[in-house]
Amino acid sequence: MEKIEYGAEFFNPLHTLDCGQIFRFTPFKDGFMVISGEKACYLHSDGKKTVVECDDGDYFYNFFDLERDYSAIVEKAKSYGVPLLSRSAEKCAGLRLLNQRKEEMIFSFIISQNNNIPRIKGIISRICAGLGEKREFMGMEYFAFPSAAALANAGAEFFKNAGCGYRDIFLDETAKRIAAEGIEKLEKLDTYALKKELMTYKGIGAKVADCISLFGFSRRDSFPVDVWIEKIYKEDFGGKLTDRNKICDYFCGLFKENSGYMQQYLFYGKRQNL
DNA sequence: GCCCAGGAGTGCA
DNA sequence: TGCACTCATGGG
Repeated sequence: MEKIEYGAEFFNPLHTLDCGQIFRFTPFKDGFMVISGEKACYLHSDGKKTVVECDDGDYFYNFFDLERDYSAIVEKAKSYGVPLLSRSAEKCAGLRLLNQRKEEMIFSFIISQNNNIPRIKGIISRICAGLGEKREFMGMEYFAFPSAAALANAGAEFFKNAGCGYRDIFLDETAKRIAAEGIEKLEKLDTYALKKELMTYKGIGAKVADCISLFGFSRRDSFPVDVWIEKIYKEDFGGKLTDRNKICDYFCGLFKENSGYMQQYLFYGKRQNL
């Protein structure tokens, strides 16, 4: 078992897990069990130090983005003079952007469309239990995220039964395509081209593509625009645009390479009523 | 019964 | 290109 310790000021488990970027975590002992792909870790904090316990320290060091200095990002957030953003960055300074698995993000965010977070978590959990390899960590059983091949062989009916609703065919088609083509060619694309290419998959539109780009491909110049961001745009930025694509362009132009971080502060802060 | 949820595909002008 | 309509499902 490996153990990583990090100052809690810029690594808060709850804020990092609860901000909508990840769907596979559960309360465990004094913290959380966090699952990514086929790997698991135990994440907990005493308010001074945050600790990651796992079998693959290198993986989770990168997963939790621990190489990056978040004090600079928090300061950047406060520099825009937007009250919501300043408050959120101040109170959620321990929110870190995760570097997650690409395929897992693709399927997870297809499920997320027109859906709510508790239900998304349930659906993903059932898909993993049905198709993922069974594993164990610290005495707890969990399931790996299924391979594209397993997802492709499951059939649309499986996704329907998992509670996906009308998204069943999107998942089935995307799984078959990824099982056949792989996703290697996506990795070479710049952020704009990546978004366009992701949108050629069934069930992936602009917002879902931006989430996959941000959380799965670590493209921090992405800024997903959903119903909450629309609300923030109107209420906290005094914006007049209604087209989501134009709202996205507005924020990307404002925040540039820090768009993704700012988006999470705004999204989480608004939802937490900060 | 209604409305909403980290929206996207389709058809038609 | 723009825009209305529709798409399962569960919770409030």
